[in-house]
Amino acid sequence: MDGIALVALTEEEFNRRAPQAGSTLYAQLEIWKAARHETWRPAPWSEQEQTSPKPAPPGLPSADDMSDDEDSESVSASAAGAGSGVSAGGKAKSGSTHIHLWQFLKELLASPQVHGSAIRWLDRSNGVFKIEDSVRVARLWGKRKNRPAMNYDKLSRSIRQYYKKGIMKKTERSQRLVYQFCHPYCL
DNA sequence: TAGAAGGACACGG
DNA sequence: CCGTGTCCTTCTA
Repeated sequence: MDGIALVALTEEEFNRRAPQAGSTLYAQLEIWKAARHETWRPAPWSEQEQTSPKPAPPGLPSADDMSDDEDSESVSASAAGAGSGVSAGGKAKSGSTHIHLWQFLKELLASPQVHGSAIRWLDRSNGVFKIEDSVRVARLWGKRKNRPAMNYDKLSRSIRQYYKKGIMKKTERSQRLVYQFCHPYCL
């Protein structure tokens, strides 16, 4: 299967081909789709280029916190590629059902020019990252989940649950605000 | 003092 | 039922 066909697969089709990992793989594909037009060189399989102007460079010298509203992440790539319309209903649900915290963190990590001052990779190949601004990351997470009372204490508790689940692991010599993804999740 | 670790329970899709 | 969200205690840099 080539990239065009892969990108056209629905979550249900992923689950059919890989019942134990379909949702995870599909969620990862969504992250790549969302991060496709970044500082990365456009991959040879990316066809459509958005000529939309960039919103604005990260405004550093702002005294108070700015009202950052960058939600428009509807990856509705309605690809008319491989004829595999197994999805019956046709509900154009943008994105996955409910984003998981680890997916959200990777989403932020995929846009360093937007969130690099809040969260960034320390060792990308090993999945090590650092939260530079815990308040801001927690606020963004709360906004995404519609949880106004979210804070870093609660967010970090959820991250710690990932240790038992094998999604993240403790770094060798632990530093504050530094976490590490486990193997498939850091890709 | 902020964060790390993790138990306990609530909640909601 | 699972993935948190919430709250709390204890420990540590």
